[in-house]
Amino acid sequence: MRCSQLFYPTLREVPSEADVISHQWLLRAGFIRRTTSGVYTYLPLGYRVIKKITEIVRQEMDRAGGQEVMMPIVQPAELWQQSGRWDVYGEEMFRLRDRHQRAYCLGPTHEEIITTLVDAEVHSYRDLPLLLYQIQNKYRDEIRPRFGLMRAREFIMKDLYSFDVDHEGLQVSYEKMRQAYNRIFQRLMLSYRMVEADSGAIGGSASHEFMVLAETGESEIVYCDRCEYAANVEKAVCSPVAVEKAAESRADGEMITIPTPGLRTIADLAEHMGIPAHEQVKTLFYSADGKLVAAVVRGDRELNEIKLKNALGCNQLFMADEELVRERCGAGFGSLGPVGLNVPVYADLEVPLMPGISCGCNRDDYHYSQVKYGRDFTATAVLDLRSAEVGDPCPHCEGHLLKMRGIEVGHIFQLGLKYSEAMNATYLDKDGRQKHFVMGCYGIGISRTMAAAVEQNHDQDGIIWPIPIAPYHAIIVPVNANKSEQWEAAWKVYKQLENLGIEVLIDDRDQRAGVKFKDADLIGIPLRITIGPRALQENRVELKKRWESETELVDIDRVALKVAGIISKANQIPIDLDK
RNA sequence: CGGGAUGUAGCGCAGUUUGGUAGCGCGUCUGGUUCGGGACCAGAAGGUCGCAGGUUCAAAUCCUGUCAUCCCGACCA
Repeated sequence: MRCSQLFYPTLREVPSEADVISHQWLLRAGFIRRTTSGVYTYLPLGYRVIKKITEIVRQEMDRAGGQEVMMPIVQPAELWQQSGRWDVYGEEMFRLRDRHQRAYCLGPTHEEIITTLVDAEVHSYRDLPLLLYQIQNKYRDEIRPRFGLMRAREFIMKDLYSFDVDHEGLQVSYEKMRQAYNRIFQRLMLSYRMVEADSGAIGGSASHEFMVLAETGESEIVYCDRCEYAANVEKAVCSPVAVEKAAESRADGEMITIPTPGLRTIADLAEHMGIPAHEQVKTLFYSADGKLVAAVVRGDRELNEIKLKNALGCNQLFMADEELVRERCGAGFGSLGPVGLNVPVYADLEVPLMPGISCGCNRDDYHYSQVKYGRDFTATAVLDLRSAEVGDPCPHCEGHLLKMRGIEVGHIFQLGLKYSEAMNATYLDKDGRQKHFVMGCYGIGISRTMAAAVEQNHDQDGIIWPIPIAPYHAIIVPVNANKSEQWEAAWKVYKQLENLGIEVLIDDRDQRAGVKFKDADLIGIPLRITIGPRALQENRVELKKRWESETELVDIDRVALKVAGIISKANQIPIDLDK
């Protein structure tokens, strides 16, 4: 492809709409343009990357036994009413009506459609397992779309659904997908980590997320410094850590009341009363489906709302209104504690291990000290409620946890019977009995993966595409295309590369060399072949890898084969990646 | 949805306080000189100042409404 013919409007300045790295570079390099908030057009370069990612995903889904289908974006309300999600999904669903006032939505996901389809067409255990997938646009009306492609309202997703006869079958399908996902992210040449995840609203038991590692990631993950354990912070299991014995004066004896005028926060009490945060507790009030509950964690810990929500089994969980709390408990935020409360109390595992607790009195400006769990108060339940922190013991070995950030690009779930029961989707087993399908679902955000790849692979000059997903493998830059010997040499190499099946650009624009180099760096083409006058006299050209700073002089007749070698090595399909 | 901000040429911005013929840089077009990391000279095109009302002799500027976009938060695939 000649650069003069290629539609890639690059920008010299960062558009004001973007402030995350991937968004800025994708806009500047002419890969995408915004159409409206959270909705993007893919320009030729951007769409080529999308197609590269899509093709790798497709190959691995097929290899794992998946069959590709294409389901509708427009979905009737009835199906969602059947599954019960029409009302649960809420504002995030794009809804519309047709001319007859019938209700529809734009598909945010496809469990309802696929389950209905499979129920109608699959009747026997002989037809199972069945793995069906598609790659298409999804629609979610995010409260706040942001970060360009990272959190869009219209985005491209691969979603596969597995149907099995029983739970053992599901394990097999799940394992196939886990392996396929590992192969995919390795083939994409992204640095990633598979982590244990919360299965969230979709429900079901086991769940793993695939995180592309990047400082700018929205998700926080913990991993063990000794073993393979890694988990989303939302999910990470926290072993209780006992506090070393508290100061003598606060550990023993009866509970006492101390005046604490104006002291409202853990930090206030630590500073003015000399009570360290780990000898205090935080008592947080939540409204869980309208019911007031209290959650108690050690003063130096963070409450994990996801764990609390899962423990309560509620749909809606948010911080309670202060006025309501005052009415029920007799004090405002900052003076509350678990002693003598008339609301259910959920305590973290660490709370009973504390030798002496300081907490609010449920009376403004007073706190208790020397409180003991079991003597002065008890909880409705004691469970793991806090968020994991650096240095926590690993739940699986003697190691300790570390943290890093990642971008969630894939998520696999074991759904079990959730949808097959809701939609009453059944098959006949060997004994002629009707049974519900056991399902799994497996997603990869294709467009988000493109953004994540940029987030992970860029420098101050632009994008550095991993070879397997680069829009073009190589770019040929004649330093001065008006000099016929340079142009002829460039064209010769161009043709050689094309004949080897390399996707190659040739910068035939009437621009100065600096402009061509800047643009080549900006759009992130992995290999650049520069045809310059000095080297050309010795029948040599320069080969530069985008991810390295030095250039290499290569014989002009050898450069095509050399480039082909680098590319085929990067595109090698892994034989065995069972990780 | 709460809080904050911004809409002026393709992109980045100034001008708004104090109303008086719409500006700068980059990009684009023409001609010329250049040609190894975003060249230079000369000329040119391009904006009903987000939209709708209002005040005024006069509105980018003041007032009211509205739409859009972005950031923080809450929410969440």
